[in-house]
Amino acid sequence: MLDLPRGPLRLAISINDEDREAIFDVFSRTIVVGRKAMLRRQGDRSDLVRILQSGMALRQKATADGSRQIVGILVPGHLCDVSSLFFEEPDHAIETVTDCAVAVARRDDVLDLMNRRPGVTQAFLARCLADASIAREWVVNVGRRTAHQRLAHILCEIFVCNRRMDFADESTCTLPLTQEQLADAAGLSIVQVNRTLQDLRRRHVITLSHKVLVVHDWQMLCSEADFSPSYLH
Amino acid sequence: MLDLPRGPLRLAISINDEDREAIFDVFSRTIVVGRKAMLRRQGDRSDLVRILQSGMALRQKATADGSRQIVGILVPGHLCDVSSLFFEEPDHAIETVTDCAVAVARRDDVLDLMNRRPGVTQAFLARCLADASIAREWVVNVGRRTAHQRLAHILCEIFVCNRRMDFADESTCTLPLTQEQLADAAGLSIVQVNRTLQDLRRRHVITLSHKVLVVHDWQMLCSEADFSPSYLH
DNA sequence: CGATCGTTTGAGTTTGATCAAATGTGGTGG
DNA sequence: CCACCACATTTGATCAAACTCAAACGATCG
Repeated sequence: MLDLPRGPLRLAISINDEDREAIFDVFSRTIVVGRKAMLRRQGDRSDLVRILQSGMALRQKATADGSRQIVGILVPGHLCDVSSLFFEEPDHAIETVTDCAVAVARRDDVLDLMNRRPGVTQAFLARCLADASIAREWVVNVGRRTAHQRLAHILCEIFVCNRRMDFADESTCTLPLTQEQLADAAGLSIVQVNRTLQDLRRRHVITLSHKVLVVHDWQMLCSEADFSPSYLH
Repeated sequence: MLDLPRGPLRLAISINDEDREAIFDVFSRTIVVGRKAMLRRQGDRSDLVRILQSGMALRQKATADGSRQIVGILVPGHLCDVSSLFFEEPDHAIETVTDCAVAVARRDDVLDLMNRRPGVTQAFLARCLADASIAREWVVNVGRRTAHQRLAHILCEIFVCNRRMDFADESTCTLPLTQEQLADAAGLSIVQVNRTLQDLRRRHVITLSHKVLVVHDWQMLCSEADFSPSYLH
């Protein structure tokens, strides 16, 4: 981990300028974490609150039999640890996919900030509601959709998130996940993911190689996925 | 729907007495809704915020092919519509299972309350974080667990929720869900649910009939389910 | 006493997981 | 540049789990 000079803070919530400045002041330190690093372990107590500034990270939970389920994708601007404000033990782990820059604050400083500025608390609440909404859509995805739909849906979500952060042009974005990670996000086996992706490529809906996703037919991908972006808020 | 005389408000969040009183004042009206009624439709705009007071309700989402996935269970004290404070269209529907009493407030009154009392906003945030945590556990449940584990896990969650509301004695609680609803919660077919329940009964782990769940072997049920209640917060 | 809703059962099919092995890909150091 | 290694992707074969369909049974209620 390295300290970074501070740039403009990325923040995936809508908020007025004063509150934004106040958040900037509290999240004054930015650190850099390498790829495939555990940003947070399941059950590890910590009094830090963090905001992802660059790179990609995954929320994940382990099961008793040793497998894991990815329960969310973090892109720049997302809050990592609001739950540590109220709960002792985080219910899930966060693992970086790529190198990540992370803005950090102490819990007590954030609580103090929230008491001074109700707008900040409301913004956190709005972001948390969006996260809950996304998690519920993920339940639908793994619970009631076919392998094709699940993967297409995950690709749609990642693509839209990248678009919103200006990390994607008309039809291309980076997708740094391995097929194993896609499998753990979709509740499928690696083999299934591999075959499904091949099928999507064969039908010229997407291409995906070397961590680059190209969407050739966005309409097709969306309808295949049963995707509508409103749940992302 | 009928109006009810107001009793003590049920609230599944920890909060100081003053804030609690303030919430009581805003959620002054209580209505009664019949069973199998749509408390809220997916996409239906509304400026109401509601708190379930008695009965059981389900958060659910419909898929393109007409099936549905239940994404959460509401028990007395749970907030139904915090998201309507910030987002126009609810991302999921809420359907009652039994007759329900619901405390109701207008959105603007709640926003006003939150501006007057930061503690209320924080309590809502804490509750929302718990909801998100539960939703993520549900992703794991449908994504990475077997039919047996999924059902056992859902039974565990409902039982613990009932225990916390004092609606369960040592080993018994009401479980008003049909097998079809259990199937839609577990991401399984009705037939699968039926056979799995039979197996749980045959092995004397539980009995479940006439909407009454008896847990004969809580340890067994928990270990079978890979259940640990910390995610409920 | 039908009618409705929920549960149970059986048979056949599909889906997805597992295992094992081959192939491709990118970096590293000699 | 090449050899090598670690990692990721691809492929085939086999098997278990879960789904679908169809039908019958049972409870509950007006």
